[in-house]
Amino acid sequence: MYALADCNNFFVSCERVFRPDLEGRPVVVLSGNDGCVVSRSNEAKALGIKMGVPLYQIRPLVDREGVVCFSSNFALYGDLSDRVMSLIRRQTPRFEQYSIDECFFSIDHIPPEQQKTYCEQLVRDIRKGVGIPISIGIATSKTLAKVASKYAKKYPGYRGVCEIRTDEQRRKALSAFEIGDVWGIGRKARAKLEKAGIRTAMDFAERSSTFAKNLLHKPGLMTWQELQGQDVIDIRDLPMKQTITTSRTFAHAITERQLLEEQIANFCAHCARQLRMQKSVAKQVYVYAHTSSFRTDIEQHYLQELVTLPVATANNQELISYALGALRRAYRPGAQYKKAGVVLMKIMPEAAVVPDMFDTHDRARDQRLQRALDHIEDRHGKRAIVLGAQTGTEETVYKTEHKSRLYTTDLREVIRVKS
DNA sequence: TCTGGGGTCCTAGGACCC
DNA sequence: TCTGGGGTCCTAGGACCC
Repeated sequence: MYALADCNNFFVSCERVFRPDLEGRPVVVLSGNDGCVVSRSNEAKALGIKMGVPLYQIRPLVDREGVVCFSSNFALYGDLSDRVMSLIRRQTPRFEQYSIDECFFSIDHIPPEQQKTYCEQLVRDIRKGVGIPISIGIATSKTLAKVASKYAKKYPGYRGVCEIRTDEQRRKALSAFEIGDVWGIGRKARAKLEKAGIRTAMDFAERSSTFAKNLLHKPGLMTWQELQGQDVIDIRDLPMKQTITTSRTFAHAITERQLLEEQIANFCAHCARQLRMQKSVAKQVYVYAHTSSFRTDIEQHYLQELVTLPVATANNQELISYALGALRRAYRPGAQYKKAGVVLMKIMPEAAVVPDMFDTHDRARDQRLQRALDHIEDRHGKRAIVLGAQTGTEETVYKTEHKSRLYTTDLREVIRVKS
């Protein structure tokens, strides 16, 4: 049996850990630049606030109902996620983190008749120990476990845990479950299925496997099998990320090349830091920037440039110099760049680097310098030391008006919270 | 005026090989 | 006029996830 633990309204719940006065009130967390709603409390959902809606579109409702808004605070969410995950991880022989707020874990070491009570205790422990409410779904496949967790979340009577164990339970659960809410069925697949007269997960499960395969190909067939209770989807905990991205939408469009260069340098440094943290190197750097796709009154422009390095590296100076070279080649004067990003690709373990016979770099020296820079940043905080190319400050290009404090990751705040 | 960010997997089609 | 067949590898784009 699989268990799926899912944190309820995760980002909002994180904010509430340090603001218990917000229990029972409508709360939302916003995306970058305070643009869209990305997490909602149950009260906010009850007001009809939809996932992903731009804040400006619901401004009157927010003001009238006193909805509390937070800018996203990923340092906080990441830290609380680690606490939840480590509490679960230590209880189970098999554990796979799926996202910042979800994990699958095995409960086969618990006798079947005790599995539900066991998970109920886990829900209470995490609420008490970390302050985050979670829901757990139990079933023989990951997709069914996801279905079960949705029921656990929706109906308080389950006390946070729902299991799909018998075929009768499976049929009942799937019959009341909209097809578009099934894990793996997105917008396109949903439209196709509805056209074929399928409305619920059970409607889909009752069709043949050939039907699923023909209409939705391999991923659709796997979802179909999972709905029968077969365990076919493998969530691999990849040892390394295959691509690393940093991208931002700016509060106001950037036209000045210098400003854009500073941002690209920062994105690149951020990616490279993650690259080094997983002890890997990248052979390709992809740089892009584009105008706002929502603007119909200006000419759209999409800048993109892919650079392949002679030798894979994780060195900031080197990666940034290639990224800026790419940007300079593709930059168009006068374009109003609203969003930009850097992607590191062709990632491999640092031990697998193939040296270039004609390489003139003193790589050992570069690496010592990079280590020293990382060390300074670890000790003295983010941006304590940066390259000259990274001089741009975040305040000038982003908007975060509602950011909560770094309750758990900034030492001064930790002391403040504890006192 | 204002509209997020970071990933993975699959597939079709092209290039290339014999 | 009529122009093979089978394989691999790579890439771009689509779909999906949270």
